[in-house]
Amino acid sequence: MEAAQSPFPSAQEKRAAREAKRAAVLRAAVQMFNERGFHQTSLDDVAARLGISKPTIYHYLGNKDQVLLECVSIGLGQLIEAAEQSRAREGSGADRLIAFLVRYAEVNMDDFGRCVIRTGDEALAPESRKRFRALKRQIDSDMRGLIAAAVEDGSIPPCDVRLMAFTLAGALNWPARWHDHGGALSSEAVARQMVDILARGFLPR
Amino acid sequence: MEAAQSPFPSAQEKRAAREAKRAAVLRAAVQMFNERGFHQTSLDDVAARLGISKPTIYHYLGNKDQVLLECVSIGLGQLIEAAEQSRAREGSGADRLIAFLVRYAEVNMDDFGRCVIRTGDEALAPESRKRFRALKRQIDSDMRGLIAAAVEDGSIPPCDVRLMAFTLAGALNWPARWHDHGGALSSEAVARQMVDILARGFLPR
DNA sequence: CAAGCAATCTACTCACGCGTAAAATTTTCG
DNA sequence: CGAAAATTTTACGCGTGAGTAGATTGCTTG
Repeated sequence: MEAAQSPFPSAQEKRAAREAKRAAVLRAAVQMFNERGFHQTSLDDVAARLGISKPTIYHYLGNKDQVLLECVSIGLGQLIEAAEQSRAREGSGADRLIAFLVRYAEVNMDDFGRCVIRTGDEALAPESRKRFRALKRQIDSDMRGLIAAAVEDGSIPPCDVRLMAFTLAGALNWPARWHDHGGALSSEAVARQMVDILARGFLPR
Repeated sequence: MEAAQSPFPSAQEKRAAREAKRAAVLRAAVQMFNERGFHQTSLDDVAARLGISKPTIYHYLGNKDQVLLECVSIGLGQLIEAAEQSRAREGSGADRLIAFLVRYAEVNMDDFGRCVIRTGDEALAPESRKRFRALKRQIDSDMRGLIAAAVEDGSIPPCDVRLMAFTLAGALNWPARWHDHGGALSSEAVARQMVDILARGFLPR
């Protein structure tokens, strides 16, 4: 614990405190969604886990649909960020692609990333679903772009980009279902080894 | 329509008719589960689609949990059957593995197979969940067995069997989420092309 | 100090959907 | 035919969980 600040929080601190509470709600919610599933988790459950009451959640997030949308948006945001960082990297197209894939896999084993994979579109209300799908299209497009760029610069042989993207994404999505954070393999190790297996398939011989 | 049988059905025909009705309920249910999601599909919806009433469904299947369990059991049954047939096949271990993978992917794009992938364990009641998990463990074990056999007979190089199985399964599960039966690519084509991509990764160079 | 705003709670409403009771209809068969 | 078994329906009970109303407390600020 830090030394006591002034007991009179600034507007900045005020906003930060509010943001922290909002984040705490999302964290608790996403963990419970991942454990029990979205429909098996009531907002009363989430509130109880945090030692607060349900209306408090409604104070920070409009409704359950919003909670879920926020969770998957965070996860997808991390993936989109990973794509940006990979594109900015130096090296061949294949290098950038591989760096992205490793990070992609890691995110999918994290709380918010797992939620993205485990959440079916149907769980969201129509408007939220549109947003969810748009974000997913975005990372799909990013992945295809990275693959195409690697083909372009000759660091991997030509292939059906669309199907390659689906294959790679599918393989690296799946740990969201089985990987156990308490298990023997760290998510980093799993990510790296799976990408190794996949890279053997698309790198030139 | 066939010419009229005797209007007095035999006990055999009786049982078959009942079985056909039961199957029709499951077919309708699984399709709606895949379209809208399990929790967004009420048994009243399913009944309406069939032009019957909800208690009729309860007459053929005990409850909603049973309906879902039956659906995923059918899908998993098809996968287990595929494993058996592949093992009985001639050729190298790699040949048998590839044949299995193609069939595995195809099943996962079919009604019941898709349901297996899209259904999270949490959706099922505790007892059904156990059964579901046991069946999934079974095909996982089958897949690992086929990989190990291929390594054994030297038709593919050594690898981490567990992680290879997860990688292959993940990639070939994913079409359950995106493949559209109305789309340009048939499920057979998708299966074959994805397995080609993956096989480049594990076959010897 | 009083008005106002933020945060939180208790206590409710309300719809939905699972599952069932019990009756009606049809089929089977002695 | 008439009794019993199978099939299917109408009509309901009932729990659960999303979302809300309104009160309470405490802090901020004119």
